[in-house]
Amino acid sequence: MNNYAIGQLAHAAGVGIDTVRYYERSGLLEPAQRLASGYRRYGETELRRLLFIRRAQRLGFSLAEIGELLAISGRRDVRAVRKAAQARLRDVESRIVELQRVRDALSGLVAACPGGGHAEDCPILRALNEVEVSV
Amino acid sequence: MNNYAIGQLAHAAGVGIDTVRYYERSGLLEPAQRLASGYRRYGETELRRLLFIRRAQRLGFSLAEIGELLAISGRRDVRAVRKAAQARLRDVESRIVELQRVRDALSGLVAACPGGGHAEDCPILRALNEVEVSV
DNA sequence: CTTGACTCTGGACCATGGTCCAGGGTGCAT
DNA sequence: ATGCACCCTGGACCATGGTCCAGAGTCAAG
Repeated sequence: MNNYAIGQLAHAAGVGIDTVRYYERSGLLEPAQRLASGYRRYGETELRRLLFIRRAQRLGFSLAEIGELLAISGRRDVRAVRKAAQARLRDVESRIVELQRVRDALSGLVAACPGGGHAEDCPILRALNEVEVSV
Repeated sequence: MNNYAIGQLAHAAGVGIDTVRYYERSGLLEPAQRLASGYRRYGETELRRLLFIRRAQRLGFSLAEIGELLAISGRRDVRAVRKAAQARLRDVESRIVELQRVRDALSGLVAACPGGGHAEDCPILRALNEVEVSV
């Protein structure tokens, strides 16, 4: 049942051993068991939880948020989970909009830049020095 | 010409005094002048530069990246500026794509979530617990 | 029963981007 | 000329998310 030593668990999830211990310190992942020697033993449940943590991180959740998510999901509170996901979604969407503005500003500048000649003719330099670079 | 004491500059840009000094330590923003007393004095140029730093930061550039941009633009090397802007552009574009993937994953989950009922019916919880959430 | 790989703990260290503090010195208005 | 707000420096401290280390103990194969 508890098949994994910490190194095996870490390997299976593609993280470092210290990262696993760090998550434990952070209250996110307890070993299923401890041997008399103090060695940690983990099972499939813990592996799934670890993978969950990594996935949620890739979605942009902080470890603190992930802790909350895990607590919520432990309570099996579907509404709270949905609300958390919606908040994340709003966040991601506004970051996308911001970055799109940057991209448009940058690509406009690059397109207009002659790529040589006088600094005065370079719209990128001008944009950096005038306040108007609207991003 | 050099109208701003550090507190006034900070206020004008909406940042803390310590932040201004931190940028100076980081090599991003030198005062235009120092009084005999050691007091920093800034002018419009520095205010513009500070505002630029903040804008670039909001766009997701690190202070190190901002420093590079400023250095390049200070050399008035049009080609290098253009190259840097192109690199930033590629960077921004790939960040957008990444975030769009995250957004799609999240919005799919939120849309499919009933918002109540059993945890087993909540796709968000399922996605986080099964391996399939592809981001 | 030895050897080599693994694991334990506690704590230090890293980068990033600040934020705060002590113990002074300064600038300016009254 | 005095009071008060402001500024100086150097260094400590914060959160985040790890990463590494020493010195000791353990596990398992041969």
